[in-house]
Amino acid sequence: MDAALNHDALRAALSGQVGLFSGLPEAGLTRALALGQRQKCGKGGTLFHQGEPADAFYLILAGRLQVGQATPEGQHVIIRYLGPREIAGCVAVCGGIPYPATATAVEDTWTLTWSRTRIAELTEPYPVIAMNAMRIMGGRLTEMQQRLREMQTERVERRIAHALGRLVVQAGRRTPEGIEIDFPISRQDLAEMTGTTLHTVSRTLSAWESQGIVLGGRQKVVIAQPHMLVAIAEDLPDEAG
Amino acid sequence: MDAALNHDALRAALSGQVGLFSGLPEAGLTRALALGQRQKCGKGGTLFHQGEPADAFYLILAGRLQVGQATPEGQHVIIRYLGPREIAGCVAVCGGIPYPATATAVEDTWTLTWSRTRIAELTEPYPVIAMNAMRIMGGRLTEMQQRLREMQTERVERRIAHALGRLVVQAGRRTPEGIEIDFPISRQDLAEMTGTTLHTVSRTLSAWESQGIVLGGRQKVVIAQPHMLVAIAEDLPDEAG
DNA sequence: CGGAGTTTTGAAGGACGTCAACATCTGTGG
DNA sequence: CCACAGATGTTGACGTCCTTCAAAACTCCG
Repeated sequence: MDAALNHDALRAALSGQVGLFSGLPEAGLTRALALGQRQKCGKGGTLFHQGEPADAFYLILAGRLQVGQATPEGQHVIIRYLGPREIAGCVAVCGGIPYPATATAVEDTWTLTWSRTRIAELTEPYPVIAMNAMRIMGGRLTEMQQRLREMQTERVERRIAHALGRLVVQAGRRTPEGIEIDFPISRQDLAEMTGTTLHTVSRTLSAWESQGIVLGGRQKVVIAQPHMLVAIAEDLPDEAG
Repeated sequence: MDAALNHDALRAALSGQVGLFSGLPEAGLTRALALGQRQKCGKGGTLFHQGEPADAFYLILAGRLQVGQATPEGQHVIIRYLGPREIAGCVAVCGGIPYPATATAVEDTWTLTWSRTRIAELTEPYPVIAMNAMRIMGGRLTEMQQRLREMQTERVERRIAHALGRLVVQAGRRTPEGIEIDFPISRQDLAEMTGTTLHTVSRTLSAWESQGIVLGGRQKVVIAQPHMLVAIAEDLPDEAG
């Protein structure tokens, strides 16, 4: 892992694959790398807490973050997961507001970190970065609107199918048995993503497993028949014979 | 109404009250007014449809817009309402994506409209506008996250209370009987905002009305005891004796 | 092997959706 | 002014999806 984090490899990896930096000239990339600070957050660690003043902005180099909110009553919901080449903290830093959520690492995570002042130094000469940040925020807002619609109109089973579908796109890894979600995720986590209980998630996954759609495991989900999951998510007529 | 829309009145109204233009120098405001086009959308009319390419950006001068999404199955959810001095279409125009939702006028609505090319002409010399747009989008994203959390963790009654609370802040008007939501809103609308049915909304409002918390009416809601509504929304111990 | 965390499964109950019927209001045209 | 249609709101009865409560099995790790 460390080998991948030397300067040249970093530069190659960032060039053209990071949405935040797309369209940025070489000089800008150099500047961004120079201003950013490499940082490690161990599994289970917290990058920032909900309500804290937002003073840093993170680009994930490797690992996985869970972004969640806690309610005053002590309940917890998961807003999204973030993986390599995605950014965290942009809403708060750009808007000048406290972090609206808490980011914790679900695996060892390496980030490139900029303080708020550094961000200003970057976006001033390279406004394309600000435009990219806006595009990213727009995409997330659109996604949140979709999820709100799902929460309001769909039953639990479809919501779980949709959540898994997003995880497949974002963190799917091909294995002989099917597509595996490439980080540890529990039934409780899925419940907090879909607004239900771990019991219902467990029952649903068990039912799917008996149909051969998924394979379960401890903090593990493998989708054996992705098309069936899509059929459930889109509420298509059952394809089973 | 038309009287309020002449150039000088417009200028006075926009100065310092429109989030999008805060911090903008006089010259920029002049430029913005010159580039924008005044437009009227009659009650029930549609400003833009979900899925259309985003080619315009709207600042509401007067009236009220409903922003909603339709599901493939024909269901409808309301994402938010927008009132005077708020902007519509920013996510799509800034992100270069199709409009993610549909905006319809719930009353006669007047807007100042900029095409996408005009927006570029404005933000280039006045990047503060882009910063403001980003702040606005950040605020909306934060709000959507809160609402998603509500949908996942709260019962229907609390969600309705929260929705009404937001409407009070956004469109509340003092009357002798209490605070009235200042545009026509039906039980069905409230149901589509909170992910429930008009029946449950009706039952809930009836119960509140019998406690004197609200006053109902056709497409009308008046909050007689706002503090009681807050108590319900925050799930505080009942204040009734 | 013990213990904590995770997952599974069963049973019971409730919140809320669905179905149904009726009441009320608004606008239109005769 | 009245009749009528259509939209909106109210209320009751019933069903069910899902939560809650409960207990046990499994897995990982020291």
